[in-house]
Amino acid sequence: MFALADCNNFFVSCERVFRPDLEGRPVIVLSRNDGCAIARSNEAKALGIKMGEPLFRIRDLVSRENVALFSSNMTLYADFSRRVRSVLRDSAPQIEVYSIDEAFLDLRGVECEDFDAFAKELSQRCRRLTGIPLSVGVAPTKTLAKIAAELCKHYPKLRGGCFMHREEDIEKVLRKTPVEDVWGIGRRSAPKLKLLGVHTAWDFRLLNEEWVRRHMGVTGLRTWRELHGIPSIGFEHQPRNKQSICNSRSFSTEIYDRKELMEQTAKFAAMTAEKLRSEGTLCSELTVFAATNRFHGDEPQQYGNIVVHFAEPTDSTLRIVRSVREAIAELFVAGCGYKRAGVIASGIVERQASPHSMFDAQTQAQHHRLMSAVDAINRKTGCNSVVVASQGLGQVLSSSDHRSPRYTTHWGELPTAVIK
DNA sequence: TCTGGGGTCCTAGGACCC
DNA sequence: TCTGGGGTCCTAGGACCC
Repeated sequence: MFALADCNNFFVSCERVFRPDLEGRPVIVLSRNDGCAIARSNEAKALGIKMGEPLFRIRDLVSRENVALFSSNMTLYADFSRRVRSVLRDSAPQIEVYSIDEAFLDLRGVECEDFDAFAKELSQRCRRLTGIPLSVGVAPTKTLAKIAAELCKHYPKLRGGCFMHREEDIEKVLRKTPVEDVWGIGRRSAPKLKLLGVHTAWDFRLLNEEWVRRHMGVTGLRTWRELHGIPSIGFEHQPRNKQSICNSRSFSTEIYDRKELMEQTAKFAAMTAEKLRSEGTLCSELTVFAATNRFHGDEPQQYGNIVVHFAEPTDSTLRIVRSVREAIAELFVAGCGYKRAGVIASGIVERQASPHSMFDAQTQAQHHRLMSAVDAINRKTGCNSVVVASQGLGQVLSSSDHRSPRYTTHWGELPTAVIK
């Protein structure tokens, strides 16, 4: 058996831990720049607020229904995520962290008389120890466990836990599950399936295996097999190294100034380098992109991207910032208002496994010592105490007017020193 | 006025090899 | 009339996830 542990309305639930007065009230958490709703309480969902709905389109509803707004506070959510994971680790020999608010538990070989009681107890323990409501689904495959966890959210009498394994139960549930709610069947496939009369997960399960493989590829086939109770999606016991690291933002206002765009992207470059170092990896390739506002069709549109290759894989902020600045200098078009930009590191290798250059070993070692010192200072005094001068001294150009305090972690500071 | 930010994997086709 | 058969690697685009 596999379990899926899924935090209910995770970001909203984190905010409510410190604001119990918001229990029962519609609450939404907004994306960066307070642009869209990215988490909704049950009350907000009941009002018809959709995932990804832009705030400006629901302003009236928000004030009429007294919806509580929060800017996203990722530092807080990451900390709660860590707390929930620690509860899960105490309950199962193996967990696979799937996202900030979900993890699979490998229950193969676990002796358990009553998985239903196990699921319910885990949910209640999580609530008690972290304050976060958790849904736990247990089933013979990951895809079925996802569906079982979803059931918990709709049926409070399940008390947060659901064990789904008998054939007749599975059939009953799949008959009621819309095909688009199945993990692995997305926006593109669902309408096509519906045209063929496939409306529920059960309809999908009844399709011919060869047809599924031909029309939906091996990924579609995996989902089909999983719905049949045949485990076909592997369990990742070790977190794998990332294959890419992306830092990108939409700015609160368009940037027309070249220097300003360079400073903003230099910040993304620095974040990327820091992430690489924290994971003990190097990148050999960097993609830098900048784009105008795609929602303003009447204004000149620009999208530029440049790929930089490093002869020697690197995690040095100095190297990465320099490359990003050169790329921006090349792709910047005067007169365009840039609304979004970012940096993607790829070609990622482990630092330990990476061969050292015969030619600039000394420079690499110097950069490494400098970066270690900077990281140590920033860890100690709050992030961004020491930055590279070309990042500028300001913050990323964004707005978040409804941010809750960092209840459980301390604030980052503005730079107090720069590296020229 | 105002529209998020990360990721992964698969597939088809082209370029190239012997 | 008729034009091999096998392979690899890379890339772009699509589809999916939270």
